[in-house]
Amino acid sequence: MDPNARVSANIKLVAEAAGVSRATVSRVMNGRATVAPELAERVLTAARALDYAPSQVARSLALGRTATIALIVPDLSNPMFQDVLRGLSLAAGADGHRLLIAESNEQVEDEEVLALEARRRCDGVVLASPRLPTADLERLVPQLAPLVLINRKLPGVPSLSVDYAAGIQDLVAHLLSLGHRRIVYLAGPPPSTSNRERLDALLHLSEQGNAFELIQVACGATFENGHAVAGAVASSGATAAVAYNDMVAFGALSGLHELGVSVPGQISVTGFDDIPFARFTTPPLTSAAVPRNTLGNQAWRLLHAQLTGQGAADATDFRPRLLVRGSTGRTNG
Amino acid sequence: MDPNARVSANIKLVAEAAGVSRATVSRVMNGRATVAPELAERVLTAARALDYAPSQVARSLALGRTATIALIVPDLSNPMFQDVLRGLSLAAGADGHRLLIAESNEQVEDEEVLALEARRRCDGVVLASPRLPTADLERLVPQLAPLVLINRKLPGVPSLSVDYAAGIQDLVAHLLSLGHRRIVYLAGPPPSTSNRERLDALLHLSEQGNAFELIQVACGATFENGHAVAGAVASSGATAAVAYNDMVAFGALSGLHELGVSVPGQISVTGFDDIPFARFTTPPLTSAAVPRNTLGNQAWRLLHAQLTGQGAADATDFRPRLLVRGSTGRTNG
DNA sequence: CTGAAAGCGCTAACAC
DNA sequence: GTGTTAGCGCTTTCAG
Repeated sequence: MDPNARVSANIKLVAEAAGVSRATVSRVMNGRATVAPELAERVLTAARALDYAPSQVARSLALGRTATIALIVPDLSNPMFQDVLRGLSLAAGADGHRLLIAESNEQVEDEEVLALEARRRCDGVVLASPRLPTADLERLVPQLAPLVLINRKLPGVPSLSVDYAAGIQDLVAHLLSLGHRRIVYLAGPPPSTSNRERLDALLHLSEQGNAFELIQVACGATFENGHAVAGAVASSGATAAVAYNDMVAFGALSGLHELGVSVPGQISVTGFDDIPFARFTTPPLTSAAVPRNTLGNQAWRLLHAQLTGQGAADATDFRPRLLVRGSTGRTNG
Repeated sequence: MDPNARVSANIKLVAEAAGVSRATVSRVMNGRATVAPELAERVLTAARALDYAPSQVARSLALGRTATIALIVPDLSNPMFQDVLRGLSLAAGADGHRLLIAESNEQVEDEEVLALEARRRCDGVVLASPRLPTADLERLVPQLAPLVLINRKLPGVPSLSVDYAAGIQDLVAHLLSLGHRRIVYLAGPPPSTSNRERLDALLHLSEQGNAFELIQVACGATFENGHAVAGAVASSGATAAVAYNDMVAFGALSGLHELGVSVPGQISVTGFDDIPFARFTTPPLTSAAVPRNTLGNQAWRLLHAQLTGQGAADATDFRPRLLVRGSTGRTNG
């Protein structure tokens, strides 16, 4: 009993068993029609008997392609990336491609290595919300290509982005239509680009139109962060709160509830992202829905196009969809 | 401008540029100390100049291992699998292994092909809650090994399972201690094994101890399902409801709230799974926490052991942890 | 229609 | 220490 007995049969073994050449086995296994039925039958029988299945690694080396792509995300516990992953997985899978996944766990310094490492074992990469500085990212492009970016734009690289500014604009327009003129922003993590974009949009809107006064409260990205600033929100004098994201909004909702502040009676609250739970809170949360599955799906389209030699390096923006629910109402202020 | 210009340099090119043999380049790239500093320097310089990085595919073929493992799940949108994925990804990543992921999208007939396909490009497989019939699964074991099963047991295969019965037992014990003697079960999807296990545990407990009366209400697995049966729950005469899972419990909570039934004042409600939101509902949900990250983490330990030749085919059961929160209280009935 | 042989890029004995 | 050489398992011209 040799412990090193073949893990699995290889093409040579099958060829010998079937009394044909390896080339013929290869042809049969790949469904080439140019093999005599009798031979094909013999090969298939031998393959079955030996539990033979071609090594995809050897195949990849010979063909120069792996039929595998990689997705690099900062954080797998973030619903945004979970849905991108799912959309990408389904779309690529439907086209016969496998998916390699790497999580940087928000460690910027690991992102580059992970991406390069992954790229070397597959045919292309999708980089979701990379935290890498632009200079580093640009330097990496040639080594990562074919590449698709999500929530990041770079000249010459196909990308898919969420137009956060447009989402904020819709939320603010909604609040203004309800009579709100004093709005407090529960800010996300300062280093985050998406916080930057939301804040810039708010600043722009308030300065430009002079239609409302903007108050900022440093907050964060979690339920706890939102919960912690409920007091500040209540005493801010604002009649509406725009939260960095849904989680923060939930925390605020919960905190306000505990303080006896009624939503939307005394203050309206909006989230951002429309995570699965937004529909189920009391009151249900008004939010801006990011088309997460679509992002994954389209990322595959863009990557697939490059893999088949139809590169089109355009940048697409997805406008979030405003979802008005029970957490916003007319101000009585 | 040859469009087929080398995608990236290979070892031969670097060897020539550095004026050494390919073996030396290989040694340097793998950090073997047995190379003269001067040569190593030349190699590294050449590699840098050519943007050289070893092909992992060729390396895998030569070494006979890929440093990659695969995870097969039925549904990536299920929090259970998301967390298993995350735990596995982090643990395997920390040990320098990549993760290939495949989703069967609940199509039993695809599971086998996906698993086999994945296995051929990596060193081992984790199969999470496979829906495959046992006979098929047993047949596949030799071809998938090294293999780890999650929520499924098979002789000779290392596996990790959640002891749902124990979780139910803890929840019931908790309710009994609060004085509840009439409990309604909001049943999950009938074909689901995990519903079967929970129901069996409940039946066993109620028949065995005679400590409480069990009422069954057909429900489902979603928020909407739970919401829809709130009326039936309220009129059942039960003082406590055990929901199939947290989502159903949330729906019930919401429906009861709308009906003006106070929780836990008039009726106590328990969930199962402790999904991230369970802490954040009003009232927070009493539930049984499934150690999802641990499952992923331990799956890697088990797989890693096999990869390094220390196979131990034991089956571990994880007892869910009872989390008492605000949705359960002493009965006034 | 089938087989022989070269090669994908890398590693690992084995000599020098 | 370093180079030579023979694979790893598969695909693919190119003859026949």
